[in-house]
Amino acid sequence: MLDVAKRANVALSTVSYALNNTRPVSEETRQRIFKAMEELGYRPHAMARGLASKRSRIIALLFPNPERGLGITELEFVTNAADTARENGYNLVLWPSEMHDPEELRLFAQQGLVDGVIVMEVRLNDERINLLREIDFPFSMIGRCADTDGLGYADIDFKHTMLETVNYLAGLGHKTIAFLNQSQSAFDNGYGPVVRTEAEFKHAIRVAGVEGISSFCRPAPHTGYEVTNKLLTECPGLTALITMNERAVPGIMQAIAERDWHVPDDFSLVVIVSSARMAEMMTPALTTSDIQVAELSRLGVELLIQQLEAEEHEPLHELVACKLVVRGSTGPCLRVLKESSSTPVVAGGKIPEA
Amino acid sequence: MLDVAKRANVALSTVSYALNNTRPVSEETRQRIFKAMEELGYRPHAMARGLASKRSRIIALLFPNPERGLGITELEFVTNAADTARENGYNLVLWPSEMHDPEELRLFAQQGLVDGVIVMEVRLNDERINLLREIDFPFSMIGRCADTDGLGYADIDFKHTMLETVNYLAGLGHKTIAFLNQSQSAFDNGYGPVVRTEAEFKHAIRVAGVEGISSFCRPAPHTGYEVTNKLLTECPGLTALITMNERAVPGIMQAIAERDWHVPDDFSLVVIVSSARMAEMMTPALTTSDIQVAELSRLGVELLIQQLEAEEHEPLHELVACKLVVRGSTGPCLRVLKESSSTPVVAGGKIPEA
DNA sequence: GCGGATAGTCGAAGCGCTTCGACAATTTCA
DNA sequence: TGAAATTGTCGAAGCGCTTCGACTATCCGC
Repeated sequence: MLDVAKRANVALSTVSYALNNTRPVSEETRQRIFKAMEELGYRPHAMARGLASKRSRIIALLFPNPERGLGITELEFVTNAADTARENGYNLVLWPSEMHDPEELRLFAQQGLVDGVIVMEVRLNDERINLLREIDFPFSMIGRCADTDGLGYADIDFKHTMLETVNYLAGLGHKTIAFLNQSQSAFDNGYGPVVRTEAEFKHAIRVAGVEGISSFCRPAPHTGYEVTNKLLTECPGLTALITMNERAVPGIMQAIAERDWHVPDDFSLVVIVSSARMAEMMTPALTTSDIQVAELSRLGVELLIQQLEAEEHEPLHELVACKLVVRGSTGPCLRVLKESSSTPVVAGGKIPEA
Repeated sequence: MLDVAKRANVALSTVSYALNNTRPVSEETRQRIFKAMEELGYRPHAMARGLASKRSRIIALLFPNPERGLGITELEFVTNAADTARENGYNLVLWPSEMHDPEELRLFAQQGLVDGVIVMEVRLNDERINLLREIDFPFSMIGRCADTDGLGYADIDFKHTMLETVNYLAGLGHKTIAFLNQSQSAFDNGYGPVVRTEAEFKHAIRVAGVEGISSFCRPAPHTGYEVTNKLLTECPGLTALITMNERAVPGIMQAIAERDWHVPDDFSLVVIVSSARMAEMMTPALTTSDIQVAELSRLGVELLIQQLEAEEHEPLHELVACKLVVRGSTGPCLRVLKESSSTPVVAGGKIPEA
């Protein structure tokens, strides 16, 4: 840097000012400086910069443990976060699951390596959040805790997602709809998506004026199979099922197939908080409500950076609804229509009084 | 740090020595120093350390673009890499796809932020590798380029993976086996897995003494469907198919189902370089040869760190075979056995001469 | 009992930047 | 027309560590 300064006939500090726009530099001088940098192949040293300015321009992503995790499993999420960070001149480091122990987290936060952290898979009462608040360390959340007062977060709009899905099915003529959530234990642990979808499902069926039944289910094909069978037995009028449990889907499909029902003519299935990747794995391709992974990760990063750069920050939050993509696993239930004494089918799936 | 030194009645430098074990410190003094650190809640500052020591203890993962990517799509890979890095006292930063442009890469490498980089999705002739070699920047690879001389890498053992799979199918009695690879363009671009599996398939069928046919296929259900139909038409004796193309699988299954064939009794399918997650999405659960994601990422990180820490490094490399997990999509082909005039089935699937 | 290792410690000089206060030169406004 | 504000630049003081050379005290072998 000194070499650059000499070559451009300016002081060391002027080079710094030109580089960071932190004090006015005449256009002429600036040109000379950049020319010198170019010629010398000069690259500012990130660590030195960080040490002097007390801002590393590194942010951390506090990562869910994929075994324990229930939510976003898409690699895309991480890639996108890194991209967004870079667009804003930041680097993204990954803080793995072991660091979710509050003491470890405190240790790393106080090392001064990162300017802020993005917390994923936030629970309603999350000790990591409590800690970060306590030591006043900048952070944003993907998901959100119960008390979001003064906090920045990006989360899925579960209300809208659920309403759209239930309304869509009701519009096809389904009168009884089941919701197959994730596990009971996730609910008990206050895992946001599980708690919120459970509530929003109940709300949505009320709004849509249909019957609804919901059930928890551990994330595995065989539990999906069992729970679906249980629901189908308990609730013979069931013609459509919504699930947020991707791993249970093969079991759900199997339970339906074993009744010699055909999807979508005899039974409709929609997977919410899912992805196109998942949808295309099944035949027929599933109607899904896709999590907007790119949007969420982008927002999570931007919210944090906003906080870091603004003086007085009004911490923002954003809700992003999943996007319903209709594919081959949903439609009017022909089976019920047939069973109810071959009355002609009318648009919208409504059956005229006999 | 000065406070710590004062409180422990030693010089600043002694604290540093105690902290890094870089010069001998008497046990007694060490105790005093650590006690003082504890009491003052002292945390060494990562940036200052990095600046002074010229080692940031940060490594970068040069990330594939998930849209363009053909290989590892598991989030687990990244998590594991971050875990391994942390276990060795390193932080892992993500360098997104935009940085794969060699000029960008050079820029970032020379910023001094990271000590080394792990390159994923390496092509046989990869300009990123060429650049890193040229500027003599430490790196390791997941996958490998053509000329691996003096380079550290961790890659899938395609030879073993393919041999094991083909032998397994041959052992079940299959006489004609198809291999459905990824796309032709990936092959033309010199993407390692595609090139290597193509060669190893040919080698493996020769070793196993069976007939083999292979075909490229773009990664989508409908192309899987088309290519499978083509193979089935061209090659009527086909009873088993190996694929490395996960996204084509639903199409493959559909083509089989449309012939009223049942998996595995009429046709066997195995997906190589895949995962349990994928396998469980289908009914029946697929026999897969699972990519050892955790192992690969661990090795990639360790290989790099070894290079960074050792003086004279004999760059190591490791090949990790995929692990064959037999599930419900493979078995002896009963259809062929029946068709060839009800001769009794003998163990191993061999049909005695009539 | 003496030369030479070795253990244990100290002070000071950086690492490559940012930033503060100062100052000259120029512009602005009453 | 002069005081005040603004623009553009400089020198120097750190940021919080590591590391080098030097120094003292102890220990070994012969």
